[in-house]
Amino acid sequence: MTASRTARERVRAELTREITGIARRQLATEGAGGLSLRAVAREMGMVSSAIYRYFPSRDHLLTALIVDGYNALGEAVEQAESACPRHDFAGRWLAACHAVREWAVAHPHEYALIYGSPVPGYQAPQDTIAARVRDVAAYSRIVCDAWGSGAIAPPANEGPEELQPDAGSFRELMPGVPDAVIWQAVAAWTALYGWVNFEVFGQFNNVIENRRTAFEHAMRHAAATLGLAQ
Amino acid sequence: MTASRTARERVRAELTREITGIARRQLATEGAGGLSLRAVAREMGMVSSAIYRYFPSRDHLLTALIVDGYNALGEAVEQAESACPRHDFAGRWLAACHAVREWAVAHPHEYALIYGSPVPGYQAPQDTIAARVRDVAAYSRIVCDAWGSGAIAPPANEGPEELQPDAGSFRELMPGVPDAVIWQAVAAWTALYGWVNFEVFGQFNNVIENRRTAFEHAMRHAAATLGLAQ
DNA sequence: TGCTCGTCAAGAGCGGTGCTCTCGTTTCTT
DNA sequence: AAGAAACGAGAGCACCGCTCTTGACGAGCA
Repeated sequence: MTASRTARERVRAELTREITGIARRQLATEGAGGLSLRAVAREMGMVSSAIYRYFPSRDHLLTALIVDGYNALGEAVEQAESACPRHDFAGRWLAACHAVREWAVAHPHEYALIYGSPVPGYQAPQDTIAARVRDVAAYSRIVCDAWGSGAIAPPANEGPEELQPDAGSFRELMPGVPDAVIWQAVAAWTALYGWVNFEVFGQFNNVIENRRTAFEHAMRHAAATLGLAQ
Repeated sequence: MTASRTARERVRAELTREITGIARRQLATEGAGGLSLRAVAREMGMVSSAIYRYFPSRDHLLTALIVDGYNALGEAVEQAESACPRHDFAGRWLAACHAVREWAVAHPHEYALIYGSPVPGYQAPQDTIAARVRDVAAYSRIVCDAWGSGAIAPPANEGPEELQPDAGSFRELMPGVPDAVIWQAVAAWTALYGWVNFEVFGQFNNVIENRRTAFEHAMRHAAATLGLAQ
């Protein structure tokens, strides 16, 4: 009975997918600021106002691209990490690091959309937060597994006590892990994205050429200070 | 003889300063994408085309703001760091960290301009690179001083040898410091800006509230792994 | 003192943008 | 078959960066 209905909705879904596809290509070449509804419409042979049948505003189209970006990055990390032996925690961490770096270098504008300067006036809707933590959840799983199997030495001090409320969000991602290890994991997390930000945003231009090696060195360093053996 | 000429140039300099001032205010409220030459002209009571007497394009105005931002950030770091006792290396590092964080939080859009996603189509002119390294030079001085006075323990290994060419730019900033320490300093540097990026770009929203304390904890951690005592 | 020439603000205009509204047409539902 | 919903096209609004021309003003020179 819904065959006819799905026929209509199928062409709608098809056009929606085509719009996001063209928009993603434009995003890759022009950047977020250069994403133009009119240009997308022109490339589709439509008139600009017709796009609004599918996306009520430019921001909604941008949101779709952001969610896609979160999922693509999260999936890249999950896939790389899950391909490693479960008990090679340092290897899983390094694989995840290389995955995010390579994805970011390959899709700099999409990366900028999700980890760069927020686009002015844009407010992330609530349904993006599910996809946004996929990568963080992957790192957390590594730390959680490593701690659970005793691969991380218990730290000497417990970390600042006034930070105990702030560790809440991370405790849900890493149940059973003490706060001191959580903060070391956060440090590794910020070190990872700090490096990738620098590289993608051009701070290493004419400074570091052998970036993959330097990155791996830095991430090994981060893993070592986190306490991941090897 | 040039009194009249300087009179002419003085009003020109005055207007130029007024334009950048208004542009900076617009930048602070609207972000880089919302910086509009027409709006600046409107606020000055001029017609838009008159602005082009002073800045040949929107990008040139943006460049002026970027250079100002580099200098403001660099000056904040230099000032905070130089107020500490010369041999309190960890204190100097922490002071520099807090300076950059506080400046970035106070001027998020200007920070985004210089350390966030590059604005599409914009190419930084050559004369900005002098101002851009002011902050990095300040950190490098701390590490250099600390190494020179023996406050940093010589590291066990020398770092990857295939990275030796890439350390060149940093060796100029930290003469006499071995490569292994250089790469640890780079790691601390990326950790610093990784954190600030996360905080300014909203990744810590609804996650970490007591940000100053958490930041200081992370930067102490970074200093410790760098080898700065205390 | 009068003239020339460079500097300047103003205005009109071009092509572009996001977005809204209306108007026929098509397609699905009942 | 009739009504309702979805759809594409088009015109139009206010804004943008940028260019070109025009006329006024003021400094330097004869």
